[in-house]
Amino acid sequence: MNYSVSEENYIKTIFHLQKKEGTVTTNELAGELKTRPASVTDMMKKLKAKKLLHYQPYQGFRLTTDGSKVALGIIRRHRLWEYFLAEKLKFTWDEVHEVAEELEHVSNKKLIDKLDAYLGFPKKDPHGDPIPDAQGKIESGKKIRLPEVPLHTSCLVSGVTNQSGEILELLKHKKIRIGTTLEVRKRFEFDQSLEIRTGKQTIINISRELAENILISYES
Amino acid sequence: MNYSVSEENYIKTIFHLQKKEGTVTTNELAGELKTRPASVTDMMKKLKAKKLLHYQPYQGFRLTTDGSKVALGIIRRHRLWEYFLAEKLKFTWDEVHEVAEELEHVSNKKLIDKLDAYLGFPKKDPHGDPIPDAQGKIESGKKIRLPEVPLHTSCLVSGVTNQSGEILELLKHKKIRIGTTLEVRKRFEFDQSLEIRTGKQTIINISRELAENILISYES
DNA sequence: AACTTAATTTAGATTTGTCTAAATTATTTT
DNA sequence: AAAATAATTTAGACAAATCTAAATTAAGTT
Ligand SMILES: [Mn+2]
Ligand SMILES: [Mn+2]
Ligand SMILES: [Mn+2]
Ligand SMILES: [Mn+2]
Repeated sequence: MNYSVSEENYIKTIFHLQKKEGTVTTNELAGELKTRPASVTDMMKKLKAKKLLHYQPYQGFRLTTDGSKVALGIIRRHRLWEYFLAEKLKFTWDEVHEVAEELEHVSNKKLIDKLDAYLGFPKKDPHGDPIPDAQGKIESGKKIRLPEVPLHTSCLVSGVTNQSGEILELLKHKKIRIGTTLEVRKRFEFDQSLEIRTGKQTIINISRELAENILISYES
Repeated sequence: MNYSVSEENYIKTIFHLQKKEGTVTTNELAGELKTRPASVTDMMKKLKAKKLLHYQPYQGFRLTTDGSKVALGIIRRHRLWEYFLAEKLKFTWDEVHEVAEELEHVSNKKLIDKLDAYLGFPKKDPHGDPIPDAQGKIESGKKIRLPEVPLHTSCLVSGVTNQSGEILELLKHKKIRIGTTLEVRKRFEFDQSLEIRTGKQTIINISRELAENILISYES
């Protein structure tokens, strides 16, 4: 019922990785967590023994229903703390993740539920990712990536898929953040770069690499 | 420069224990931390190697100047979180300690200094204990215990020496908290119990055991 | 001062999480 | 399908933090 910091970091990372591919591999996870494949295999045996993981040697792995529930609890804590840090302590967008990475492991249910209430039950973290509620329910999302957005259609930045310091720095420089309204004006076939309008009349260029990491919703 | 949760719990506990006695013994520390004396000895060697502790076998131990600095950092984090939990999240007096016991180990300087600012640089935690500032400076206190207070003199409850659930429950029942104004009306020689006035005209009795754990200042 | 008891330390073991190097299995290329 | 390469697992080791049981040192008592 209570998991170590290590176990929690593995569980949460598997949850995120399996979203994209359905199943997660040893090397993928080792890369993400900056450990060695052998360490991953060791931990996978442990998580399987605790019935949090489906795993047969050489077959990759994914979380069981129980494992996903645990993951959603960790993600709820992480994102609530991120919201707190940004909203109340005035951390910037790109600083919150690192701190939340530690705070997420303080797992006192009453603490988290009271924090949630204090923050006014926020629906999204500062990166635009949905915050699971106390029951572990999470908003579906149905976001698309910027390259898929049709031309000349106003749309809303609702997240980024990659949250490295590098991309956040670039977005900050281009003044793009969650909630920014965009319109794609031109798509260049040569390099798949985009010309977009932000705000009233600012015209900027965005590389294919960057565009693929910007998530869009039409909610407004 | 960075210490494990275990090391931090040892360091903090030594700091509190050495305040009373000057020097701390193996069994004392084992009792307080709910570990075995052998484990204490192991850790003392480690802390000595890190120059946080004065320690010669069989001679007891106390923190070095460096060790005390580390302790004050932990205590600062602990008490700021206690203040946050009580003030912002509406935890009660007796619930905050347990949660702060975990939060104190998230040691990100920027987080703590921003939290401090957000809370308005509080001087005291919800138990009346002083909060060290960012430089590790802590208020001297110069508190006395209730039995030493002269008769018929209005004074102020500023803390408790024992913070067990039991004493907090008792104080809550007697409606005594930090900031309560008291006056000792009678002292009974037979059992050293006290008759005191709280607030305008409430007269209650307090046992010797309880009185010895109530700290008083005259600041108001 | 010798004996007894209490406190402390040491020796050796265990659990958790990690690693390197070697062995095994799966996948891709020829 | 064999050979080469890549991915994964196993074997064995290590550091951190803990424990039990035994040995040692200190303190208290006759
Ligand atoms: Mn994050
Ligand atoms: Mn984490
Ligand atoms: Mn603690
Ligand atoms: Mn306190």
